[in-house]
Amino acid sequence: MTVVTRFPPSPTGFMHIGTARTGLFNWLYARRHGGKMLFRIEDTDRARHSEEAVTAIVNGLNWLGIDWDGDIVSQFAMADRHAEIALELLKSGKAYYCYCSPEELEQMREDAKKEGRITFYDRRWRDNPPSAPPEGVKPVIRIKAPMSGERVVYDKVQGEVRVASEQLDDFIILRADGTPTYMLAVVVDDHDMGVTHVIRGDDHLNNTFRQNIIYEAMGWDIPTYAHLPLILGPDGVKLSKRHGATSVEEYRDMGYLPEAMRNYLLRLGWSHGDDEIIETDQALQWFDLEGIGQSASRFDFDKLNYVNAHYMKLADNSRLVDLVSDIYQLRNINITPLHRERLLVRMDELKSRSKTLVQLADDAEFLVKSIPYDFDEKALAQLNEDGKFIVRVIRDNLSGLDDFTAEELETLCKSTADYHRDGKLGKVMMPLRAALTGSASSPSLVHAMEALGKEDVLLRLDFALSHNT
RNA sequence: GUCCCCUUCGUCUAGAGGCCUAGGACACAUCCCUUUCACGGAUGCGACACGGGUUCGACUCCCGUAGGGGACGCCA
Repeated sequence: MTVVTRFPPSPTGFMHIGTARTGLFNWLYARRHGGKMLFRIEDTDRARHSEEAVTAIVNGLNWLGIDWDGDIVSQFAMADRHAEIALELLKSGKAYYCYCSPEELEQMREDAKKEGRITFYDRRWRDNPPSAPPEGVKPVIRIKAPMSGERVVYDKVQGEVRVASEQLDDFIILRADGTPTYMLAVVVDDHDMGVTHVIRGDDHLNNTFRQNIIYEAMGWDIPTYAHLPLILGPDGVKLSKRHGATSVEEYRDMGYLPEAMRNYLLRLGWSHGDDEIIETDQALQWFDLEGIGQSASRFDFDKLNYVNAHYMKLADNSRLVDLVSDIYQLRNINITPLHRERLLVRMDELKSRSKTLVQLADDAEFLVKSIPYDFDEKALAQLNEDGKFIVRVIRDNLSGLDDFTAEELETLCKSTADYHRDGKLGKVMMPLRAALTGSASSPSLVHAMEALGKEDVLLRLDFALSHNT
């Protein structure tokens, strides 16, 4: 039997990081077994449907490098088929019309709460209707849930999960307006689409009992289930907006690489021994349901940063130049071919120093900014009288350099330090760094100077020397 | 409130009764490297929620307690 998984997001306008992880797991599982992953939009509630929302999810998936098989299926488009099944269940006596008013239901709900029951519908229209159907009331269709015994779900992650039938009521499968509820729609679609493995969030575990009632009523095969524990915020509560970032596009904008995101998300809730760095190719060979943990995990930015730093070191330099250029574009810094060349030349060093693309952009910004630029407080402190003296000495000696190379520059700095500063190289480098970068920290200065070129270095030193500090 | 699930270092986790003096990774601390900030290297700190069983033996099995999470819609 070929494996068929599915990715069924609700069109909420963005892709939650938890949704992304679920998608990743479904994708890995399907690909690992040479199967398919289907993509279905859960828009039974058409009020929620919007094209922008679908686009946001597609973009998220594309960015993450996750693909799917076939077209994107709209659940709403299948409404007729869902109604047909509801009617079939009605005909076979496994479902029935219920004419309860919202007020009656509200009353039942209150009573149930008072008595501490999880279910509330009293099944008054199930077998012996209290009266003839009221005039002009459109009924809903409810399914007949078993009234005694125990229900059990076999879950690949949680094992056998049992619940007493009394905990399940006759839930609605078709609304009064003839549209299906989510509970009916998922089951019918999963069956029709040939889904063999349902890998989804833990929050659906309880629904599984209800869905299985429909499967059984229709005589359909129940899929294999795997319910993933949820992702919590760093403080242990459900990851939400107040934690800063919940959607994949936010992580992209914070400067994380998609391959790092995949690795991090994979390890959050799944393990393969002590392995931490697991590239996607490897994951495609290793991923299994057995490795999924049973408890909720917290999102940890430190670990994500570490993983991202790792993948940045592996990343192709010109790709990183592209990505970082996009960030500068957002900062209204115009990137010229000359800038790209400087970034590219220094990229080996740059990428080894940062944890995110945003950090890399900050770190390398001096390479692409133009005069006049600002000096931060620490830089200003370096450019005191003593500092400026050294900058001037270097500036005056620069013209005499045969080759404007890091080696030559370093030799010059060292001899300047020997002659003027007792051999203390830092006393030379710090003012020079402040003058050239406007800050007190930067990548290797002599290499940066070489990348900047003699002309630009001279201009910057003159600018710094003339700057009122 | 009721039901379901979960519980190993601060965090992510390894662990399928003796391999555990509980391993790895992130974070943290110290040291080394060093022109700054980083990177990197080394070392260190640090956990089986609690209480009962079962067993010759329990982190591993069972029960209870506590804590955390989730579900209880004509939402998905």
